[in-house]
Amino acid sequence: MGISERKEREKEEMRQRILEAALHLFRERGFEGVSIRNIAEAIEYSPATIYLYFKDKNELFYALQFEAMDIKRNHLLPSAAIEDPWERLLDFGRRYIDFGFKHPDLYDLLFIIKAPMDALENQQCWTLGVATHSFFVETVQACIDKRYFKSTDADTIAYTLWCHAHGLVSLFVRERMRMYPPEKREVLAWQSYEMIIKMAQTL
Amino acid sequence: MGISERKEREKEEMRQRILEAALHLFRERGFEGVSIRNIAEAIEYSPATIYLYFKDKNELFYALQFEAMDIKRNHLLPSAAIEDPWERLLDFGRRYIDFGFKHPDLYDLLFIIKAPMDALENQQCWTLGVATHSFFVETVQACIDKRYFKSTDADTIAYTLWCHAHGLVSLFVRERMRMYPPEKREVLAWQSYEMIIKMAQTL
Amino acid sequence: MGISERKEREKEEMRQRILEAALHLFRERGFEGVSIRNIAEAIEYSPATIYLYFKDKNELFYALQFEAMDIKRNHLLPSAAIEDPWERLLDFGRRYIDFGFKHPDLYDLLFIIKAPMDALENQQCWTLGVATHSFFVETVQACIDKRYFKSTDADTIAYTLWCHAHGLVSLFVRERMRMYPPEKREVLAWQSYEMIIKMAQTL
Amino acid sequence: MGISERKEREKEEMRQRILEAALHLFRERGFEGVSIRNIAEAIEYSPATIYLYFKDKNELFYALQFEAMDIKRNHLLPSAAIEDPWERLLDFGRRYIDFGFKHPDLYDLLFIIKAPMDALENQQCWTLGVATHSFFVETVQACIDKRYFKSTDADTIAYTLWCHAHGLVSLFVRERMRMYPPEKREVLAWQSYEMIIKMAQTL
DNA sequence: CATGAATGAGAGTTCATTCAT
DNA sequence: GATGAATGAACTCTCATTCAT
Repeated sequence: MGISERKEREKEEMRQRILEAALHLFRERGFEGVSIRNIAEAIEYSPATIYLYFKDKNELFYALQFEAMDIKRNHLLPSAAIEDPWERLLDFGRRYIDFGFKHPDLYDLLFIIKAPMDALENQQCWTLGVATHSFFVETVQACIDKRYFKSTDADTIAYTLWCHAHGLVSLFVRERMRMYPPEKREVLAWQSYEMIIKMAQTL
Repeated sequence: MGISERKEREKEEMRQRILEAALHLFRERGFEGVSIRNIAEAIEYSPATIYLYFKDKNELFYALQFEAMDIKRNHLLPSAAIEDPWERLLDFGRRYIDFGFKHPDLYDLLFIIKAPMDALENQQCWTLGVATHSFFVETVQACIDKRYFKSTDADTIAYTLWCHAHGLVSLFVRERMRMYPPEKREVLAWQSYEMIIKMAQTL
Repeated sequence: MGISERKEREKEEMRQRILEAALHLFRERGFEGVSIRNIAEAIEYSPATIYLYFKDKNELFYALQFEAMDIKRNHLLPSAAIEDPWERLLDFGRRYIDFGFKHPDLYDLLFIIKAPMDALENQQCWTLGVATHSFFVETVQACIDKRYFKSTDADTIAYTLWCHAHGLVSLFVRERMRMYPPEKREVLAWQSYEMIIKMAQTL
Repeated sequence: MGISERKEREKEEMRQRILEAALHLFRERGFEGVSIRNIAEAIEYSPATIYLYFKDKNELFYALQFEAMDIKRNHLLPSAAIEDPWERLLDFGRRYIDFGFKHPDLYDLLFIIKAPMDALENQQCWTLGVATHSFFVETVQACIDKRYFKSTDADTIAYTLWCHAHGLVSLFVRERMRMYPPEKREVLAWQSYEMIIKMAQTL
């Protein structure tokens, strides 16, 4: 029993090692720019070995996206426990942006990278994503119900906040904040978050 | 002298033909999907010819970025003529988003793509970009001066609006709006723009 | 002793299972289309297991050829019981062709495939083959003795009939009968067999 | 003019060099057994070069088949000039077999090799083939008309003779005449041809 | 006995790039 | 100025095979 357990563990560890290596590379060079060979080299295994753990490049990518989605979910999860919808919304946004700054690789993978998102195969991943999105919209709706917003269009409010947060993170992740000195960048981002929250309050 | 002038002119025309073809192609097939061969075929020249006008694929890429920047500038330019800063701001934002929807690949090229932006070679391009950004911030400042905003932090206001617009366009460009039905996507985007403007007004 | 006997028996059974699976597969997908992996999957063992029973793919191939030869022998065997040499000859030819139509891949394996027939390893197989051939020639000789043929050159008669039958089957097996409509092919083959028999009679 | 002509010639020569190398290899190792790399090595060029002359492996193969068909046609052509259908038939058969013995590679390629014969792409080739076949059947018909055969079934007669000749050549080409001493093989073949002709006469 | 894990070699194919002409 | 010919390097992926366990 101990043996098969250990083997299972080792197998899982190997999968993880591949995923990690792939993650770095995908982030650095984009989906098309990464080759199975690159990944194999990075972990010092032969290319063929990758295929023992993942059917093909796509499946590897999907697994990665799924993982990223999972990590993100866990990052945001604590928000769900907050009762007051407005506080929940604030915390959620903060955590979303924080996730982006702490895991630019993963954020990139989930929300920016251009890749075969034929979706079907990746259903699990996007099921999770859609669920999170729904949770977000529901929180906005709860805020509306409690009159935190004057507007009653939950969809548009949620989308607007998302646009801001996504823009904020992705300008950072894809290094389009050159005109701001490096040390100011994160500060500015959080100021902006506060600003949009204040703006939203008066909505 | 007339001869060398003509030659220069012809050379420039050829460069333009290449860039146009490249732009066209890569609008259709995405950046990674275009090869030097493709471009050569499109203009009915041999691949080798491309190299007479551009040192390598990177340089072509930089030139393309510059081109994109120029197109974008022209797309936004009319705003500059509007006297009232608030109206100018509104129009500018509208045009920025409109540019993103009309030229998703150029937008991608300018604001999303991860590529050897070793900058040096691309200075011209980013000079233009920084100029546009400054113009934007100045407009915000003008709005502040005319008390269109209560807040006086032009940088943060500008950045916040930019985040929203960029997030909005890039979610669209990189196809992260799957949870909304296709026909609703653009509508939602414009609603969101109106919303953030309204929000900003009360700032 | 009983134990080692049982082990031997089990080993032989496994060998058979592998051969059967290989035969089955390669009947379906042609010889080149089958990989050790395929075979292993079919018998639900690991690829490595195959190598416990066969040194390499070649040896498996040889065993398969032997198997095919055996099947063919059994297919033709009933002829041997026919007393009258002419009737025996007729039946033999009919069975030879029938074998080709019923087991095109085995026929291919035996009489068409180009493969490392370095022979040595495959002696057993060809011993069988030569025996069958001899039996055929002897039958022709018996027909000569009984004046079924005017010609007395048993070798040439046998070879001529074999050429016809082999050509007939192999044009079919290797799909060179395109100019005849599919449903006519087998009919034509049997008509041709009748014709050559009639021709031979007058020889 | 001289230059472009020379270039054309050189290009054609290169094509020929590739085809020749490929021919040998295909014959020795079968379609599946030959790789573009092999061919490239044989002519001491890089694999990519092959693709300048042939779209892919299939097209190379088709070109080869077409060539083979052409050579065969020329080999058989002189027969067409013979007026008397019976003499023409005899000569045609002799030439067919002779072609097989003289160009086993080509015969193999045309009538034995298993390969993607998706036909469509190879129309030209098989147009030629079918034409030759028709010519053969017509000659048989002419013999019937002139009472060289008692049977009036031109199709079956033609097919029967073809089976014999094809079997004869392909047993030789694919080395299935091991039971006959090497020096007897060709002799036996021609004896067999004479025999079937004699048989056919009495048909 | 059986296998999971691993791999070197090689498949077909495409690409950016060079260079003699 | 333009190009046809060529190529090295890279791509994804499969295969036969080995070996420690």
